[in-house]
Amino acid sequence: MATIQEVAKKAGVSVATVSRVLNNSHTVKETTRFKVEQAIGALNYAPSVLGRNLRNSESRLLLVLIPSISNPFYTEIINGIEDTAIHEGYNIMLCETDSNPQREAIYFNLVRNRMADGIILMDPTINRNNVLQLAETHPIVQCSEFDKEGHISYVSINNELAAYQAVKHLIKIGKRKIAFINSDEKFLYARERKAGYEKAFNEYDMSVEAKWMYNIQKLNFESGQQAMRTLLNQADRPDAVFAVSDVLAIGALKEIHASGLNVPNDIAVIGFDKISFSNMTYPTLTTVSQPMYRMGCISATMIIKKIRGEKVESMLLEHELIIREST
Amino acid sequence: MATIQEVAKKAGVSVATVSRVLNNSHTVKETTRFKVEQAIGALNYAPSVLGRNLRNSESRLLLVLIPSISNPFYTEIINGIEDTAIHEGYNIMLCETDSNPQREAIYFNLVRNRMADGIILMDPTINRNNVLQLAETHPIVQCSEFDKEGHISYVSINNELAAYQAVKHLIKIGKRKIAFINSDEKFLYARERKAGYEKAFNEYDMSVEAKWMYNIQKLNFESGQQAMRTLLNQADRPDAVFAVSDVLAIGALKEIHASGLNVPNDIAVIGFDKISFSNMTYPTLTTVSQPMYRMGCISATMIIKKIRGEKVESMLLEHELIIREST
DNA sequence: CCTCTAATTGTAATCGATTACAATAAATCT
DNA sequence: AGATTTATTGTAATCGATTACAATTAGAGG
Repeated sequence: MATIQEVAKKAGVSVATVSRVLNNSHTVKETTRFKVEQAIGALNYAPSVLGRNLRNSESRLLLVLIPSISNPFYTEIINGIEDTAIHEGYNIMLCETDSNPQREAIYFNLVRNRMADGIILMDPTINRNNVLQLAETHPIVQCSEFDKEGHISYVSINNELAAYQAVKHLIKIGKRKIAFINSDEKFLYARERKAGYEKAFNEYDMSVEAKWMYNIQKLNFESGQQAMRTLLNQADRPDAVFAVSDVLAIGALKEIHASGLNVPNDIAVIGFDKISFSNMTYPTLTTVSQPMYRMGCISATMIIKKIRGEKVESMLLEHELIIREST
Repeated sequence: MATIQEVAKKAGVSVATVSRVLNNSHTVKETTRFKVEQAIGALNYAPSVLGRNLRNSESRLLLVLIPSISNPFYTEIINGIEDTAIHEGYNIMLCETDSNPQREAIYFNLVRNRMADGIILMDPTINRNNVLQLAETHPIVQCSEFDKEGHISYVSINNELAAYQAVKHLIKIGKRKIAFINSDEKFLYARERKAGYEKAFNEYDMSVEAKWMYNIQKLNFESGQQAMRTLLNQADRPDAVFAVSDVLAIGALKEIHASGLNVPNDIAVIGFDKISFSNMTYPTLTTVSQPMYRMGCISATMIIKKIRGEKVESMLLEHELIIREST
């Protein structure tokens, strides 16, 4: 590949002038610019981002850390991030942590090593101290999941309110024995949605029963099935289920179906996230919709501001309860 | 952030020695190594990948281009790529082209600009000439979708055979009016699977009817529904459907259900890819499974070999027909 | 204690760009 | 024309690492 030196020689100018053409500085004469552009074309030259980045000490790369790309919840967020990033001249590196501390270390080092300029963090399971420490010296924003005590900016929704409204909806359609399929409570959203669930129960003087609570380990369909199986095997079976993720709710739906019960008459089901598949289930799934694309855009804007050294403020966006056939 | 110079000064050695410690050269005395490591620790130093990359003229970054991250088909492939890449000391940049030529240009330039060392290409819709031209000078491999005429290495499956077997399976369970929901035939897999479909028809002396073929535009659930709606509205409705993607098949399933027909008795359905959702539908979906994780691993290995200047050979991997409730 | 070889360490060039500052060319003004 | 200002272009330092080669130090042998 050609370098800027070769272009300069071919065009009969200095490297500085070539660089000026590249960065379209207005201080270069039209005829010179033309010569340089000819040379660039002739040599099929493209500037090395390596040299430029070293000089400017930036990489124009954003690290996006997600627990798992297979969860459709993240795809819209990522679209938002990518659109915004490209618009601002950044590219993104999408990295799946798999909640694996070794990967975490690798990816965090990409920022320490200046391979990336900042991190959009969506993986809540990552070692808290590491994150806080990294945030001391490098730009980080949290998206969706965040650390309430920390001082790291975030964009998310009001999970407690959303869960409260979802459960209240179930109560209003006459359900009282409402089961709760939750994630591991190390996740903030899990704790907050649980609080919302309990708040609704308290408001209607219903008692929160441990037997109707189930915490899954892995966020996939099978966990939802497994959870529902356990819940159905009880003497006093629930008449509704609130799952903290559509993926779990769909697994539950499947299991209810397998046991010959009807949704929503026997058991109503409500999920969370409004993933696109949630409209394809039988029956279609009632769910809580989050403004995922916007969350992505906002977190990208936030991290870029942070990289530029500007101040940013955390935000909580609006959610919406989408009532469909399953309730 | 500290630089190698500061570490050298603090440790009382030259930058060369620090570099040697960093790259654990064996020509450094144990006591010196210790001093340097102390300094590194004290300054919380991490080497800048920018400087190193410039010097080594490599980025250790692999570009992975996919049409859309929301298609679950790709997630397993990506896992394979990522695992292999990390193991070989590479990181990946996952990029969604959205089949958008502008994005294509941006991402292709990342290789030209040496921001990435090579490309794993899964987006078939990209301008063919651009790809071939880029492949002249830069490492590219194709995964899943590929260019038969080109000379670019690929890893994929035998789509024609897989489709042939799928359709034959439908014929064997007594179906004769087999509809075909296909993608745009600009895609190789679409053309090949169509060939397989026709081959099965010919073998059983069945005539391929245009009215049972439907080409979708966008690969999502809604397209599958739309396609099925059209197929059902015909006087002579099909008794089976072969869709080239589970996503489409699931949409079709939904539509069949909505029209009150039974799967598989009235209409059998078969998909392609074995995405994880396909086991959550009602009824569960018969589908063709591809070794996606392995495809990912192999394509990563191939591109890394190419980057190192080694020769690589294209491969076709084995597929498998997974028979479930929908047929 | 001195020589000679082997083991360490240091010096300085290099990768490919950007940019402050200096130098030159062109344009404007007396 | 000559002086002065302005527009263009060039020179060389710089970013942070790696590494060939030179220089130094240490160890072995006499």
